[in-house]
Amino acid sequence: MSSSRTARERVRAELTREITDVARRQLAVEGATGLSLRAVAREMGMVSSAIYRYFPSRDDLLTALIIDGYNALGEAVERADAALPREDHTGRWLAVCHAVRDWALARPHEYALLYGSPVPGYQAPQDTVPAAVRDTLVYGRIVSDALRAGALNPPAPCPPAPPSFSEDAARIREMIPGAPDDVIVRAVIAWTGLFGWVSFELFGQFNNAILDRAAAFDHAMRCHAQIIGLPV
Amino acid sequence: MSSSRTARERVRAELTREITDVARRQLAVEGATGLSLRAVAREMGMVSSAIYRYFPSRDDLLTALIIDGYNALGEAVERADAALPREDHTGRWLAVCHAVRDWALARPHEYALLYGSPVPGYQAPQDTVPAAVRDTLVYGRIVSDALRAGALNPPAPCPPAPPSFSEDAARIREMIPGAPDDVIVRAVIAWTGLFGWVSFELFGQFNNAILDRAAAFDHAMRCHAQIIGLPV
DNA sequence: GTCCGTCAAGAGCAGTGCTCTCTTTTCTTT
DNA sequence: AAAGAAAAGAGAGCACTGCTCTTGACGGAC
Repeated sequence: MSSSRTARERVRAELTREITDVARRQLAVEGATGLSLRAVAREMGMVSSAIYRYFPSRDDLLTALIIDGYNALGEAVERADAALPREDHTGRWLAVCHAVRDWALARPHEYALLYGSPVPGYQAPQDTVPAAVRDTLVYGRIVSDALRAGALNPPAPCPPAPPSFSEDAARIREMIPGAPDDVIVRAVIAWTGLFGWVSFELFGQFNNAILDRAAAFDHAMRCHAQIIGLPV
Repeated sequence: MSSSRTARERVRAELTREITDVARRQLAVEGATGLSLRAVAREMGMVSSAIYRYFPSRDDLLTALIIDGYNALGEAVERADAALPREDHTGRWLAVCHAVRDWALARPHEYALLYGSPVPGYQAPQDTVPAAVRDTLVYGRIVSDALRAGALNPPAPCPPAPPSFSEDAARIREMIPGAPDDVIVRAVIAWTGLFGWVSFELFGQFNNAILDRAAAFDHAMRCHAQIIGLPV
């Protein structure tokens, strides 16, 4: 019967989840390079080689943690976005910004795993892509909604985009249908600006320079909203 | 005599430099976590314990590499800036942007060491600070020059900054004397935008999205110039 | 009841950062 | 120039890592 097979598979799934949980806790303390399969096994009362029944290599465990991380961040962003009325585009943008920052501050090592330097010798498999774009999709929807509602009034037009940009713009336009090049590039600038800011803050680049990080962040993201063309 | 002491100190300095050189080459290939003291020693025909006469720990070697990296990047930025007439503020900004990106693309692992996730368990000592701000000082001079020349015309005023921002703004104003809060926050936004963009590109966040990276980067940095208020 | 696939356990390999001791080299002082 | 002090190299060793291989036990399928 399949229920018996399911019995085994169930305990397997349970153990797999427990391994990632323990690994995530270790990740939070030691960071990615400090994540040790043997330590995970030790904490679970297993012998180290048993872990390899569940994850063929350390990199595979990392991949699982990365996918989980992207999903957790994406979910936080989705929740923050959904908590506001759809027509409050500026509020949604700011909520997304703070969701990203709060999530990153609460789990700096996990954020570093997603948006910091890639682990050398490791390259993310294609499975991570769907999870990785969840937050970006939310962002695209906000800009898209604002554009459709006519709420997008950039202060001054960008300099003209080079012709070679049109292909990339078309790819991004799938998320923001009907957006002119000007809106597209502003959207990308704000998005990279958000993560650039969070990374600077988390990775210590603001040390000795910006101390009231929360205030500066909020202000900067409001400015970004204005740059996109959202009402402020 | 002091020349004899210098003889020993000279060979010591030479060896120290050779160690960092070999380490930098390894860093370029394997990345920070793959940097191995034993491998460095092997390549130099030394025994591993001898390295510890020059660097008390792996972290100290990393610190030396970080300082060297900041200096190399700072020098590249300074050169790019100095190659243009002082009153060409927009050109200088674009030159700095491209210098940063070119430097990062040529040495991705070194860039990751400076601006990526910090090595866990390692915290940069205060010695790195002077080297770390060389590029920022160049940038501050450009904005400062533009401001003094009256060439800074932001398209629309930012939303008002919160009162708690004034302290941080004052700290940054030391680099850009006389700048109003509005200019300060725009300057920080552009700076984080530059590094956020380069990090996104280098760390794989633009995969499947932006393919003609050079064109998109140049365009985005021109937009940033306009956002700062520089003529485009 | 046998049989086969799954799993835990343990030993072992090659590698790591780092510390200790011992010897050799180099510089300084008498 | 000889003796003493300081610095540098060599090598063994500790505790740790990821990963592989073999061995033995358990459990569901025919």
